[in-house]
Amino acid sequence: MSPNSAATSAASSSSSASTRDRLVDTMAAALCRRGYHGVGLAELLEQAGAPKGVLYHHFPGGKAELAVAAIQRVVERLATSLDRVAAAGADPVPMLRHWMAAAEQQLSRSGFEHGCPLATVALESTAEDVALRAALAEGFATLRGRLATALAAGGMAPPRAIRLAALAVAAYEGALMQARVAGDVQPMRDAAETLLELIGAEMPMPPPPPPPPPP
Amino acid sequence: MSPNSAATSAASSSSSASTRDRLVDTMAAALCRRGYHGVGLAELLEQAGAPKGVLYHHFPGGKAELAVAAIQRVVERLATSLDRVAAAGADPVPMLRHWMAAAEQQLSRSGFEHGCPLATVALESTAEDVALRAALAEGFATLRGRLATALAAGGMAPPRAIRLAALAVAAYEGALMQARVAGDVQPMRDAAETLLELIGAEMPMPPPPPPPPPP
DNA sequence: TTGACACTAGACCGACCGGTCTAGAGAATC
DNA sequence: GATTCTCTAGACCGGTCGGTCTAGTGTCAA
Repeated sequence: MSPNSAATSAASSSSSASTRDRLVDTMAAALCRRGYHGVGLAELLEQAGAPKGVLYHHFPGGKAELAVAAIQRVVERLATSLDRVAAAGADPVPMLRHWMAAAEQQLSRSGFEHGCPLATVALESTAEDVALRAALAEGFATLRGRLATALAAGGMAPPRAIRLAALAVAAYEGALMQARVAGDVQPMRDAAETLLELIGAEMPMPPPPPPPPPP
Repeated sequence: MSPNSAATSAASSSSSASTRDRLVDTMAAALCRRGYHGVGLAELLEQAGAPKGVLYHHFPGGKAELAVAAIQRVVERLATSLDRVAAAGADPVPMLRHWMAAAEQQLSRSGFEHGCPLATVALESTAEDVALRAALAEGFATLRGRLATALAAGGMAPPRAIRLAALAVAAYEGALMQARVAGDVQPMRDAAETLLELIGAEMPMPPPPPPPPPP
């Protein structure tokens, strides 16, 4: 009945979906803050208000399977939100600026705890975590792809858009990480503004130059 | 007597320094591949060929203190190597290119296991890991500083050099991360080349345009 | 020779980890 | 009402974790 969500494994029952969803959301939030190894199942289940049996009922693969589902959900949401903005015909540079600024805000508001869940898990994963890495690689590729599409829609040549998108995602992740450990948004702001400036200079039709300075 | 290394806590004895050094080096290597939580002390000590007592003799703070020492050593080495290149008067863009290419090679040669130890630990750390985060933040700042100095030595205006250095370090870390989980150097290559191109375009005196293509 | 000291060595510990197992609640089907 | 199935519930488990503790070894100085 509900139109969105539940893109995972068909909509079976209705009451169970909520518990399952809660687990996925709780895991996603936990990954942002503590990473894969940093989250204990006990803590996670307590936050989700669920006993252990439930986890292994919905995710026979255990913690790893739940983490994959959480990553997929995060990517899905991000892609949807980027699509929506792009469909509204927004210029890519302000869109990028908004994205970076939102991440920066989330970071500082959370006391420099809330980072990107993809990045956190990515650096903890080893080559043996096949499913995890596949989900992450696909997630990053999706992100780069959406950004490249937006840049191309803004008039940039597609091959160039692809490479600039790769730079943008890389800079985003790296900058967020540095700001987090430093407990200071400056490293992120420096990197983000420089990036946006460089991309803006390459757009065929730059929008009315800079946004009005804050009061 | 030996000119370099041992910047840590004065050179006390000679025989012990080797065990201590071995521990630090082993930890540094392990952090590159498995991250902080991913390394078990048992595995680490076995690789270093040392029993447990040794660790807590040299590092009363345990695993965390050893990790801090490892991070400091990595940063120290990297800074020294950047300084050496800079002192030789090398142009900053080729220098950056070499740095990126070396990381890329190390990554692919290791079967996409060997990443940046700073990044790995950074994303696993929480706000409670004060010493760890301080060491990381200082490490990243050192890196950005050295890069900014190199860019400024190449003729770039210092404020601009600082911001471009922030972008470069961020892109480096983010790109390396994506390449690692993807098991493919392409995301890194795209980001790195685009970055270098953009920086090169800003240098006042671009060196004889591109290096000769490989045979 | 002896004592002090720095370092090595590894047995041992409690806590916590992810994961399994059995029992039961509730709705749907016959 | 009995049966079956999905989902909830949490006690329980072995393994591993980082960390502590005591004993021993070598090398100095006195």
